[in-house]
Order: sequence, then structure tokens, then C-alpha cells
Amino acid sequence: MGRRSDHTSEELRELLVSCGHDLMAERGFAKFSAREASRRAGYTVGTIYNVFGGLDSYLIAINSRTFRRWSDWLEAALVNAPTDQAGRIEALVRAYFGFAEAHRNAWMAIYDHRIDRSITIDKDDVAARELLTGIVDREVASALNFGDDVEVRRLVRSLIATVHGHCALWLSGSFALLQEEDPAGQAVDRVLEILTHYITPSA
Amino acid sequence: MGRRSDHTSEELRELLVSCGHDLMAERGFAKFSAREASRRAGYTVGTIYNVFGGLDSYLIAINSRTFRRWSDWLEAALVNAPTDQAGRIEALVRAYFGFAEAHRNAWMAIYDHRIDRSITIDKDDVAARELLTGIVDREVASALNFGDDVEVRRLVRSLIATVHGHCALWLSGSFALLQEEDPAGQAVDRVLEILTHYITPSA
DNA sequence: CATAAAAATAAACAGTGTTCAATTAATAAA
DNA sequence: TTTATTAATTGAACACTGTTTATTTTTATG
Repeated sequence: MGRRSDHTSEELRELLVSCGHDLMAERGFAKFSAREASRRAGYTVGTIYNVFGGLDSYLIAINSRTFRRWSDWLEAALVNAPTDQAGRIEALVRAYFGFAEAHRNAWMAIYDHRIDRSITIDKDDVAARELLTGIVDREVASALNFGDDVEVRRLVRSLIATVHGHCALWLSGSFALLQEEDPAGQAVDRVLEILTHYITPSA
Repeated sequence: MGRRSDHTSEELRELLVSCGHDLMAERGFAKFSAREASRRAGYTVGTIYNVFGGLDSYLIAINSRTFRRWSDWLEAALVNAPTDQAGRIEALVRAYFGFAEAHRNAWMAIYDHRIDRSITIDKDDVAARELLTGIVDREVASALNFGDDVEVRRLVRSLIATVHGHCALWLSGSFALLQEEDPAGQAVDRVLEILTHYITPSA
């Protein structure tokens, strides 16, 4: 075959990412196969290399989809969150965990895929990742009665790392959190403990 | 060939773990190959399956070696640590990071290897992992003027998760900590902030 | 020495990522 | 409309994996 009219270039990209994402969700990163993903899309592996240029870019695109869904999930959870500051932060952290648990394989794949510093990441893919940190920036700045300044952003990244650590060790079934029943609760407690050191009275 | 007299069963095990660990350190988990590891040891893949029973057990053995070296590294760092509580905790956290940075690939392999809950982990391998948490248990209990009770142990695992999150995101070059210059310092700050909520005056 | 047991291998299998020449389909030109 | 051109898709090849199994080789035992 050659150029086919059943999919535009945009549709094909979407189709491949969709099939790849589904495969990642059901198999996990270690057992993911680009060959199998393309097979499911009705194409051969070569097409992935044509469309994405290489396996890394394909995986990045798949993970970007996960990032966007994650952000959507957080925003959806915040709609029904309590209005007090601590309650809202707790809702945010629990939603962070909730998404990861509901999409284990896809979520872990984000961190399983190690990207060589040499390769440059697409603008859209960077944006998908910044969407997530942006939400936390906004919420934490609001909880602290602070503007979105550089100090808050630095703290936020550290808080994300804090929550990430709990979530990652939990889902990977690591030694450290094996007997912990409520890792999300622990993460919430730690985050709130940290935040007490930065809270300023509301104006 | 058959049973060879150049290595006892114990020596062979050690040799394979040693070569595997070296290979892991230089290639990282994604590019690790059991075939190559056995080749370097002067044997064929089958031998790994004979000695360890399967790839998972081999990888666990390799990671256990990393755990033991990590514990040694921490103990060594604590020898020269300040004697004040905060200083000692800071030394511990920085040593945690220091080992991970100095042995990136081996350190990350610990978390890259996902172990199915169905397989049972050897007693020695569990011990290697508990060595590490034991050190932190001891240090935190001491810093809090607490005995090594169940509440401290729970908090310690959460603190480990906190530090782990910073370390993992940093070494994986993740979006969240890309522009952070001193992730270890951030982890130290968070841990100390958390600990202020648990400190009781010394007797 | 002969034999049984254990250890190591070689070979086979099914799969992988990656590259590239060949083929096919759509488009533009004649 | 027919032809030439260009772009998309494939298929085949390559060098690897992990895993299993029958076979060989070595050692120790009777």
C-alpha cells in the first residue's frame, strides 16, 4: 500500500496515540510494544516511525495524553471540593492519588519512560505537563494567600515531589509503604504540615 | 560443559550478581541484559536460570546489593555528621541523595524493577531492604526523643516517601524538578518542617 | 572403571526495536 | 485522460531480547 485516504495525517496520529495509550493502560510500560500498538491501529511499525520520527516521541505523545486526562481529573475533583483551604488541598492530593490508582499503568508509564536529555520535547507535550503543575500552582498560591510568585512555584514543585513519592512507592508496591493503609492520607498530612510554615493571615 | 570446578555454587552466585550489578550500573535498567551479564561472567544465560530460578530473582539479588551499599553509605556519612538533631537529619537526607546521584542507574533500577506481588522475596533480600528503613527509624526516633514505636515507624515511611519523591523526580529529569538547583536541600527543608510537628522536648 | 547426578550449554522459539529498499496510492502535470 | 511525481505504507532484514528444553560435559560415588 501507499498513502491511504482512510485517515488524514492528524487522524492517523490520533489513532496511533489512542491505540498506544490503550495498550499501555492494559499492559504497562515493561510489556508495551510499538509493533502491537501499530497492529491494533491497522498499520505496521514503520508508520509509527514515519509519523513520530522515533519510539521516544511516540511514547512522549502517549504520556502527554495521560497528563491531559490527569489534569482534567483534578479540575473535575476540585469542582466538588470543600471551600476551606485545607479541605481543598486535601481534595487535590486525593484526586492526584485517585487518578494514579485508577490508571496505574498509564500513570506509571509517565515515570517509567526515561527521556534522554539530548532529545527535545515538542511544544504541545511540554504544555501538557505544565497544565498539571499549573493547577497546583494556582491552588497552593490561593491557599497561601500569595500571588503566583517564584517562591511559591519552587515550593509547589517540592510539594509535588512529596506527593509523588508517596504515590510512586505505593503503586510500585515498594517495601517502604507496603503496610501503609492510607498513603494518600499520609501525603495529605505531610503537605498540610509543610504548609503551616508558609501560611500568612488572609488580608 | 557441565559442573565446573572453577567456582563453587556460592562463588558463582556472587560472580553473577557482581557482573550483573556492574552492567546495571553502566547501562541502566532499560538496557540491562541478562544474556550480556552472564556472558561477562563467562557463562551462558541458562546458568542464571539455574542459579536464580528466573530473571526476577536475579534482578532482586542485584538490587539487594545496591540496598546494602546504600545502607553502608548512609552509616558512613552519619559517622561524620553534626551532633545536633537537625544537622544529623540533614546529613542523612543528603547522604540519601548522594548515593542515588553517585549510583544513578543502580539506584533507579531498584524502582524500575516492578515485582509481581505473587512472587515471594527471599529472606536475605527482605533483610537488605529493611536495613535501610532501620537506619532511618533509628535516626528519626532519636531526633524526636521517641522510642522506636509504631507511630514513629509510620511517620518514617512517609518521610522516606517524601525524600524519595524529590530524589526520583530529580534523577529521572522529570518536568517537576527541572529547574531546581538543590533538590536535596528542598527535601531537607520539607523533612524538617514536618518534624517540627512531632518534636517533643528532650527529657 | 562404570554409573548416576549435577551443572552448563546450545539450540530453538517467539518476540522486540530499528532501518531501508521496494511498492502502492494519491496528486499534479502533460 | 494518461503520465509523471511525490508521499505514505509496507515487508523484509538485522541484531538483539527472555525463556524453555534436550543434550552434553563434568564431577562424584559405588
